[in-house]
Amino acid sequence: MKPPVKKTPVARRGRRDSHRLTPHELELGAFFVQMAGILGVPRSVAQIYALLYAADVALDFDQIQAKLGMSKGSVSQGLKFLRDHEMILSVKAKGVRRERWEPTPSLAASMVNLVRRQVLPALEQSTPALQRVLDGAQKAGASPEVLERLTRLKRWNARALELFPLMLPPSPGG
Amino acid sequence: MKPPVKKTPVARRGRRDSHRLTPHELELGAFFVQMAGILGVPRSVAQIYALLYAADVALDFDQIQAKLGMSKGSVSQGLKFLRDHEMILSVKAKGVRRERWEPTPSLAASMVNLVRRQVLPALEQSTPALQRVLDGAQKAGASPEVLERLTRLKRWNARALELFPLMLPPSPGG
DNA sequence: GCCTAAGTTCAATTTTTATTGAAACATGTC
DNA sequence: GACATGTTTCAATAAAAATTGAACTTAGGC
Repeated sequence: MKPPVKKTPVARRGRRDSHRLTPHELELGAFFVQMAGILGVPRSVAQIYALLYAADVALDFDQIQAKLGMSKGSVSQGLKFLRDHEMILSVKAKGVRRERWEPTPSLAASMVNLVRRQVLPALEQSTPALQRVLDGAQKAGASPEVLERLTRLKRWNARALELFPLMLPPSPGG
Repeated sequence: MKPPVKKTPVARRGRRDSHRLTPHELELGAFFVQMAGILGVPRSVAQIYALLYAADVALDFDQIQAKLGMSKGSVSQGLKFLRDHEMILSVKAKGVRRERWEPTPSLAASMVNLVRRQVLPALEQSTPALQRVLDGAQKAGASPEVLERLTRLKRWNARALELFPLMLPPSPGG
Protein backbone atom coordinates (compact mmCIF):
# COMPACT_ATOMS: atom_id res chain seq x y z
CA MET A 1 0.00 0.00 0.00
CA LYS A 2 1.00 3.64 -0.31
CA PRO A 3 3.65 4.64 2.17
CA PRO A 4 2.23 6.88 4.90
CA VAL A 5 4.28 9.85 3.78
CA LYS A 6 5.30 10.17 0.16
CA LYS A 7 8.94 10.85 -0.43
CA THR A 8 9.60 13.72 -2.78
CA PRO A 9 10.45 12.49 -6.27
CA VAL A 10 13.82 14.14 -6.30
CA ALA A 11 14.82 13.27 -9.82
CA ARG A 12 11.89 14.91 -11.49
CA ARG A 13 11.63 17.92 -9.22
CA GLY A 14 15.29 18.68 -9.53
CA ARG A 15 15.24 18.27 -13.25
CA ARG A 16 13.37 21.37 -14.12
CA ASP A 17 10.54 22.92 -12.22
CA SER A 18 10.23 24.40 -8.74
CA HIS A 19 12.83 27.12 -9.05
CA ARG A 20 10.21 29.04 -10.93
CA LEU A 21 7.84 28.83 -7.99
CA THR A 22 7.96 30.92 -4.84
CA PRO A 23 8.33 29.13 -1.52
CA HIS A 24 4.70 29.59 -0.66
CA GLU A 25 3.55 28.39 -4.04
CA LEU A 26 5.63 25.29 -3.41
CA GLU A 27 4.22 24.73 0.03
CA LEU A 28 0.65 25.19 -1.13
CA GLY A 29 1.42 22.78 -3.94
CA ALA A 30 2.60 20.20 -1.44
CA PHE A 31 -0.61 20.64 0.54
CA PHE A 32 -2.86 20.09 -2.47
CA VAL A 33 -0.75 17.21 -3.67
CA GLN A 34 -1.18 15.50 -0.34
CA MET A 35 -4.93 15.99 -0.30
CA ALA A 36 -5.15 14.87 -3.89
CA GLY A 37 -3.24 11.73 -3.00
CA ILE A 38 -5.94 10.80 -0.51
CA LEU A 39 -8.61 11.36 -3.12
CA GLY A 40 -6.74 9.41 -5.78
CA VAL A 41 -6.04 12.44 -7.94
CA PRO A 42 -2.68 12.64 -9.67
CA ARG A 43 0.03 14.95 -8.51
CA SER A 44 0.14 17.01 -11.69
CA VAL A 45 -3.52 17.91 -11.38
CA ALA A 46 -3.05 19.06 -7.81
CA GLN A 47 -0.07 21.16 -8.81
CA ILE A 48 -2.02 22.93 -11.50
CA TYR A 49 -4.85 23.60 -9.11
CA ALA A 50 -2.51 24.92 -6.44
CA LEU A 51 -0.85 27.24 -8.91
CA LEU A 52 -4.15 28.73 -10.01
CA TYR A 53 -5.30 28.94 -6.40
CA ALA A 54 -2.33 31.04 -5.39
CA ALA A 55 -2.35 33.20 -8.51
CA ASP A 56 -3.45 36.81 -8.46
CA VAL A 57 -4.70 36.60 -12.02
CA ALA A 58 -6.08 33.89 -14.26
CA LEU A 59 -3.29 31.97 -16.03
CA ASP A 60 -3.14 30.51 -19.51
CA PHE A 61 -1.93 27.17 -20.80
CA ASP A 62 1.62 28.25 -21.53
CA GLN A 63 2.07 30.04 -18.24
CA ILE A 64 1.00 26.94 -16.38
CA GLN A 65 3.31 24.76 -18.43
CA ALA A 66 6.25 27.10 -17.92
CA LYS A 67 5.75 27.61 -14.20
CA LEU A 68 5.35 23.93 -13.42
CA GLY A 69 7.74 22.66 -16.05
CA MET A 70 5.39 19.93 -17.17
CA SER A 71 4.47 18.62 -20.59
CA LYS A 72 1.70 19.91 -22.78
CA GLY A 73 -0.03 16.59 -22.42
CA SER A 74 -0.14 16.81 -18.66
CA VAL A 75 -1.34 20.39 -18.67
CA SER A 76 -4.07 19.54 -21.15
CA GLN A 77 -5.22 16.50 -19.23
CA GLY A 78 -4.97 18.27 -15.91
CA LEU A 79 -7.07 21.20 -17.10
CA LYS A 80 -9.58 18.78 -18.57
CA PHE A 81 -9.88 16.98 -15.26
CA LEU A 82 -10.30 20.21 -13.34
CA ARG A 83 -12.84 21.49 -15.85
CA ASP A 84 -14.81 18.23 -15.79
CA HIS A 85 -14.95 18.41 -12.03
CA GLU A 86 -15.91 22.05 -12.09
CA MET A 87 -12.90 23.09 -10.10
CA ILE A 88 -11.75 25.79 -12.52
CA LEU A 89 -13.38 28.32 -14.80
CA SER A 90 -12.15 29.92 -17.96
CA VAL A 91 -12.12 33.67 -18.08
CA LYS A 92 -12.31 34.92 -21.62
CA ALA A 93 -11.53 38.41 -22.69
CA LYS A 94 -13.01 39.03 -26.10
CA GLY A 95 -10.69 39.29 -29.05
CA VAL A 96 -8.27 36.99 -27.20
CA ARG A 97 -8.16 33.43 -28.32
CA ARG A 98 -6.19 31.92 -25.48
CA GLU A 99 -8.16 30.66 -22.53
CA ARG A 100 -7.21 31.76 -19.05
CA TRP A 101 -8.07 29.80 -15.96
CA GLU A 102 -8.95 30.51 -12.36
CA PRO A 103 -10.32 28.35 -9.54
CA THR A 104 -14.08 28.18 -9.00
CA PRO A 105 -15.29 29.98 -5.89
CA SER A 106 -16.12 26.90 -3.84
CA LEU A 107 -13.35 24.44 -3.18
CA ALA A 108 -15.51 22.55 -0.72
CA ALA A 109 -18.20 21.94 -3.34
CA SER A 110 -15.56 20.77 -5.79
CA MET A 111 -14.20 18.25 -3.35
CA VAL A 112 -17.59 16.85 -2.51
CA ASN A 113 -18.23 16.48 -6.21
CA LEU A 114 -14.98 14.66 -6.61
CA VAL A 115 -15.79 12.16 -3.90
CA ARG A 116 -19.32 11.71 -5.11
CA ARG A 117 -18.26 10.88 -8.62
CA GLN A 118 -16.00 8.16 -7.33
CA VAL A 119 -18.33 6.68 -4.79
CA LEU A 120 -21.82 6.93 -6.25
CA PRO A 121 -21.27 4.74 -9.31
CA ALA A 122 -19.59 2.14 -7.13
CA LEU A 123 -22.53 2.09 -4.74
CA GLU A 124 -25.04 1.83 -7.56
CA GLN A 125 -23.22 -1.04 -9.16
CA SER A 126 -23.01 -2.80 -5.83
CA THR A 127 -26.68 -2.90 -4.99
CA PRO A 128 -27.63 -5.74 -7.34
CA ALA A 129 -24.29 -7.45 -6.77
CA LEU A 130 -24.84 -7.64 -3.03
CA GLN A 131 -28.35 -8.98 -3.60
CA ARG A 132 -26.92 -11.75 -5.77
CA VAL A 133 -24.31 -12.54 -3.14
CA LEU A 134 -26.97 -12.79 -0.47
CA ASP A 135 -29.14 -15.03 -2.63
CA GLY A 136 -26.19 -17.22 -3.45
CA ALA A 137 -25.23 -17.54 0.19
CA GLN A 138 -28.77 -18.50 1.13
CA LYS A 139 -28.99 -21.19 -1.55
CA ALA A 140 -25.58 -22.49 -0.56
CA GLY A 141 -26.82 -22.88 3.01
CA ALA A 142 -24.55 -20.32 4.65
CA SER A 143 -24.64 -19.95 8.43
CA PRO A 144 -27.08 -17.48 10.01
CA GLU A 145 -24.09 -15.44 11.08
CA VAL A 146 -22.86 -14.93 7.55
CA LEU A 147 -26.35 -14.20 6.27
CA GLU A 148 -26.68 -11.59 8.98
CA ARG A 149 -23.41 -9.96 7.97
CA LEU A 150 -24.34 -9.84 4.32
CA THR A 151 -27.77 -8.46 5.09
CA ARG A 152 -26.24 -5.68 7.15
CA LEU A 153 -23.82 -4.91 4.34
CA LYS A 154 -26.64 -4.67 1.85
CA ARG A 155 -28.62 -2.36 4.12
CA TRP A 156 -25.59 -0.22 4.68
CA ASN A 157 -25.05 0.08 0.95
CA ALA A 158 -28.66 1.07 0.40
CA ARG A 159 -28.49 3.68 3.12
CA ALA A 160 -25.29 5.17 1.77
CA LEU A 161 -26.88 5.32 -1.65
CA GLU A 162 -29.83 7.37 -0.45
CA LEU A 163 -27.78 9.61 1.84
CA PHE A 164 -25.02 10.49 -0.54
CA PRO A 165 -26.91 12.61 -3.06
CA LEU A 166 -28.01 14.81 -0.18
CA MET A 167 -24.49 15.93 0.60
CA LEU A 168 -24.83 18.62 -2.04
CA PRO A 169 -27.35 19.28 -4.80
CA PRO A 170 -26.34 17.66 -8.09
CA SER A 171 -24.09 19.68 -10.32
CA PRO A 172 -25.41 21.34 -13.51
CA GLY A 173 -23.42 18.92 -15.60
CA GLY A 174 -25.36 15.86 -14.43
CA MET B 1 -5.62 9.10 -13.27
CA LYS B 2 -7.29 5.79 -12.44
CA PRO B 3 -9.70 4.68 -15.11
CA PRO B 4 -13.31 4.95 -13.90
CA VAL B 5 -13.82 1.19 -13.92
CA LYS B 6 -10.88 -1.10 -13.33
CA LYS B 7 -10.44 -3.86 -15.84
CA THR B 8 -9.96 -7.29 -14.34
CA PRO B 9 -6.31 -8.31 -14.40
CA VAL B 10 -6.96 -11.37 -16.49
CA ALA B 11 -3.45 -12.77 -16.51
CA ARG B 12 -3.14 -13.00 -12.76
CA ARG B 13 -6.66 -14.11 -12.04
CA GLY B 14 -6.50 -16.82 -14.64
CA ARG B 15 -3.14 -18.02 -13.44
CA ARG B 16 -4.22 -19.61 -10.24
CA ASP B 17 -6.91 -18.44 -7.93
CA SER B 18 -10.62 -17.93 -8.31
CA HIS B 19 -11.57 -21.50 -9.19
CA ARG B 20 -11.24 -22.17 -5.51
CA LEU B 21 -13.81 -19.53 -4.72
CA THR B 22 -17.57 -19.83 -5.08
CA PRO B 23 -19.34 -17.34 -7.35
CA HIS B 24 -20.64 -15.35 -4.43
CA GLU B 25 -17.27 -15.26 -2.76
CA LEU B 26 -15.93 -13.85 -6.00
CA GLU B 27 -18.63 -11.26 -6.31
CA LEU B 28 -18.24 -10.12 -2.72
CA GLY B 29 -14.52 -9.94 -3.35
CA ALA B 30 -15.11 -7.68 -6.31
CA PHE B 31 -17.28 -5.44 -4.18
CA PHE B 32 -14.69 -5.06 -1.44
CA VAL B 33 -11.92 -4.59 -3.96
CA GLN B 34 -13.83 -1.73 -5.53
CA MET B 35 -14.47 -0.02 -2.21
CA ALA B 36 -10.88 -0.57 -1.20
CA GLY B 37 -9.76 1.05 -4.42
CA ILE B 38 -11.56 4.23 -3.45
CA LEU B 39 -9.96 4.18 -0.03
CA GLY B 40 -6.50 3.47 -1.44
CA VAL B 41 -6.28 -0.01 0.02
CA PRO B 42 -4.63 -2.69 -2.08
CA ARG B 43 -6.60 -5.38 -3.79
CA SER B 44 -5.04 -8.25 -1.89
CA VAL B 45 -6.12 -6.79 1.44
CA ALA B 46 -9.69 -6.40 0.22
CA GLN B 47 -9.70 -9.97 -1.04
CA ILE B 48 -8.60 -11.32 2.30
CA TYR B 49 -11.21 -9.29 4.09
CA ALA B 50 -13.95 -10.42 1.71
CA LEU B 51 -12.97 -14.04 2.19
CA LEU B 52 -13.17 -13.77 5.96
CA TYR B 53 -16.40 -11.82 5.70
CA ALA B 54 -18.13 -14.55 3.75
CA ALA B 55 -16.67 -17.41 5.79
CA ASP B 56 -18.79 -19.42 8.22
CA VAL B 57 -15.79 -20.05 10.44
CA ALA B 58 -12.57 -18.27 11.26
CA LEU B 59 -9.80 -19.12 8.79
CA ASP B 60 -6.08 -19.56 9.33
CA PHE B 61 -3.09 -18.30 7.39
CA ASP B 62 -2.72 -21.32 5.13
CA GLN B 63 -6.40 -21.52 4.31
CA ILE B 64 -6.39 -17.92 3.23
CA GLN B 65 -3.29 -18.41 1.14
CA ALA B 66 -4.70 -21.51 -0.51
CA LYS B 67 -8.14 -20.08 -1.24
CA LEU B 68 -6.83 -16.86 -2.72
CA GLY B 69 -3.71 -18.32 -4.29
CA MET B 70 -1.54 -15.49 -3.07
CA SER B 71 1.95 -15.44 -1.62
CA LYS B 72 2.85 -15.78 2.03
CA GLY B 73 4.16 -12.25 1.93
CA SER B 74 0.87 -10.82 0.76
CA VAL B 75 -1.15 -12.79 3.26
CA SER B 76 1.14 -11.72 6.08
CA GLN B 77 1.06 -8.06 5.09
CA GLY B 78 -2.65 -8.15 4.41
CA LEU B 79 -3.42 -9.64 7.81
CA LYS B 80 -1.12 -7.12 9.43
CA PHE B 81 -2.95 -4.27 7.74
CA LEU B 82 -6.34 -5.62 8.75
CA ARG B 83 -5.14 -6.20 12.31
CA ASP B 84 -3.64 -2.71 12.56
CA HIS B 85 -6.89 -1.21 11.42
CA GLU B 86 -8.90 -3.39 13.74
CA MET B 87 -10.85 -4.95 10.95
CA ILE B 88 -10.17 -8.55 11.98
CA LEU B 89 -9.79 -10.46 15.24
CA SER B 90 -7.88 -13.61 16.02
CA VAL B 91 -9.81 -16.43 17.61
CA LYS B 92 -7.52 -18.69 19.57
CA ALA B 93 -8.42 -22.14 20.75
CA LYS B 94 -6.03 -23.23 23.49
CA GLY B 95 -3.48 -25.89 22.69
CA VAL B 96 -3.58 -24.76 19.08
CA ARG B 97 -0.73 -22.63 17.89
CA ARG B 98 -2.11 -21.41 14.60
CA GLU B 99 -4.11 -18.21 14.66
CA ARG B 100 -7.53 -18.08 13.07
CA TRP B 101 -9.12 -14.89 11.84
CA GLU B 102 -12.60 -13.45 11.57
CA PRO B 103 -13.92 -9.96 10.78
CA THR B 104 -14.62 -7.59 13.65
CA PRO B 105 -18.31 -6.92 14.27
CA SER B 106 -18.42 -3.37 12.96
CA LEU B 107 -17.40 -2.82 9.38
CA ALA B 108 -18.61 0.77 9.49
CA ALA B 109 -16.32 1.62 12.41
CA SER B 110 -13.42 0.00 10.61
CA MET B 111 -13.97 2.10 7.54
CA VAL B 112 -14.23 5.33 9.46
CA ASN B 113 -10.99 4.43 11.19
CA LEU B 114 -9.37 3.81 7.88
CA VAL B 115 -10.36 7.19 6.53
CA ARG B 116 -9.41 8.94 9.70
CA ARG B 117 -5.94 7.50 9.74
CA GLN B 118 -5.34 8.78 6.24
CA VAL B 119 -6.86 12.18 6.66
CA LEU B 120 -6.07 13.29 10.20
CA PRO B 121 -2.28 13.29 9.93
CA ALA B 122 -2.52 15.18 6.67
CA LEU B 123 -4.75 17.81 8.23
CA GLU B 124 -2.48 18.19 11.25
CA GLN B 125 0.58 18.61 9.12
CA SER B 126 -1.21 21.17 7.00
CA THR B 127 -2.17 23.58 9.73
CA PRO B 128 1.25 25.18 10.18
CA ALA B 129 2.01 24.85 6.49
CA LEU B 130 -1.04 26.86 5.54
CA GLN B 131 -0.17 29.50 8.11
CA ARG B 132 3.28 29.82 6.55
CA VAL B 133 1.75 30.07 3.09
CA LEU B 134 -0.56 32.82 4.23
CA ASP B 135 2.26 34.74 5.91
CA GLY B 136 4.42 34.38 2.82
CA ALA B 137 1.64 35.61 0.58
CA GLN B 138 1.07 38.64 2.80
CA LYS B 139 4.74 39.57 2.83
CA ALA B 140 4.95 39.10 -0.90
CA GLY B 141 2.07 41.52 -1.33
CA ALA B 142 -0.50 39.14 -2.74
CA SER B 143 -3.86 40.49 -3.88
CA PRO B 144 -6.73 40.69 -1.39
CA GLU B 145 -8.48 38.02 -3.44
CA VAL B 146 -5.70 35.49 -2.97
CA LEU B 147 -5.34 36.33 0.69
CA GLU B 148 -9.07 35.74 1.08
CA ARG B 149 -8.82 32.34 -0.60
CA LEU B 150 -5.93 31.26 1.53
CA THR B 151 -7.64 32.42 4.70
CA ARG B 152 -10.72 30.42 3.82
CA LEU B 153 -8.58 27.39 3.12
CA LYS B 154 -6.91 27.70 6.49
CA ARG B 155 -10.24 28.06 8.27
CA TRP B 156 -11.59 25.08 6.42
CA ASN B 157 -8.61 23.01 7.43
CA ALA B 158 -9.02 24.02 11.07
CA ARG B 159 -12.69 23.16 11.04
CA ALA B 160 -12.08 19.76 9.47
CA LEU B 161 -9.47 19.10 12.09
CA GLU B 162 -11.86 19.72 14.97
CA LEU B 163 -14.80 17.93 13.38
CA PHE B 164 -13.05 14.79 12.29
CA PRO B 165 -12.28 13.23 15.65
CA LEU B 166 -15.97 13.43 16.47
CA MET B 167 -16.91 11.02 13.72
CA LEU B 168 -16.21 8.15 16.08
CA PRO B 169 -14.51 7.91 19.48
CA PRO B 170 -10.80 7.20 19.14
CA SER B 171 -9.80 3.58 18.89
CA PRO B 172 -8.06 1.81 21.79
CA GLY B 173 -4.89 1.61 19.77
CA GLY B 174 -4.37 5.35 19.57
C1' DG C 1 18.19 -25.19 25.30
C1' DC C 2 17.31 -27.31 20.61
C1' DC C 3 14.05 -28.19 16.93
C1' DT C 4 10.22 -27.18 14.11
C1' DA C 5 6.16 -25.01 12.65
C1' DA C 6 4.28 -20.35 12.01
C1' DG C 7 4.86 -15.96 10.58
C1' DT C 8 7.57 -11.75 9.09
C1' DT C 9 10.72 -9.06 6.28
C1' DC C 10 12.45 -7.07 2.40
C1' DA C 11 14.99 -6.95 -2.19
C1' DA C 12 13.60 -8.27 -6.66
C1' DT C 13 9.89 -8.40 -9.85
C1' DT C 14 5.50 -7.55 -11.83
C1' DT C 15 1.62 -4.67 -12.45
C1' DT C 16 -0.58 -0.41 -12.51
C1' DT C 17 -0.72 4.47 -13.00
C1' DA C 18 1.09 8.93 -14.46
C1' DT C 19 3.71 11.64 -17.64
C1' DT C 20 5.74 12.85 -21.93
C1' DG C 21 5.99 14.58 -26.59
C1' DA C 22 5.15 14.27 -31.37
C1' DA C 23 1.37 14.01 -34.53
C1' DA C 24 -3.40 15.08 -35.27
C1' DC C 25 -7.04 18.17 -34.64
C1' DA C 26 -9.58 22.57 -33.97
C1' DT C 27 -10.58 27.30 -34.16
C1' DG C 28 -10.14 31.89 -34.99
C1' DT C 29 -7.84 35.39 -38.44
C1' DC C 30 -6.83 37.34 -42.57
C1' DG D 1 -10.04 28.49 -47.53
C1' DA D 2 -5.10 28.70 -46.27
C1' DC D 3 -2.54 29.76 -42.39
C1' DA D 4 -1.07 29.99 -37.77
C1' DT D 5 -1.95 29.43 -33.06
C1' DG D 6 -3.79 26.81 -29.34
C1' DT D 7 -5.28 22.32 -27.66
C1' DT D 8 -6.06 17.38 -27.53
C1' DT D 9 -4.85 12.56 -28.29
C1' DC D 10 -2.46 8.57 -27.53
C1' DA D 11 1.48 5.29 -28.01
C1' DA D 12 5.75 5.08 -25.74
C1' DT D 13 8.15 5.69 -21.44
C1' DA D 14 8.95 6.62 -16.69
C1' DA D 15 7.50 6.39 -11.97
C1' DA D 16 4.99 4.46 -8.19
C1' DA D 17 2.70 0.75 -5.92
C1' DA D 18 1.66 -4.07 -5.09
C1' DT D 19 3.14 -8.71 -5.02
C1' DT D 20 6.28 -12.47 -4.69
C1' DG D 21 9.35 -15.76 -2.48
C1' DA D 22 13.35 -17.03 -0.19
C1' DA D 23 15.97 -15.87 3.86
C1' DC D 24 15.23 -14.71 8.41
C1' DT D 25 12.96 -14.39 13.05
C1' DT D 26 9.91 -15.87 16.74
C1' DA D 27 7.34 -18.86 19.74
C1' DG D 28 6.05 -23.23 21.50
C1' DG D 29 6.75 -28.30 22.27
C1' DC D 30 9.74 -31.48 23.85
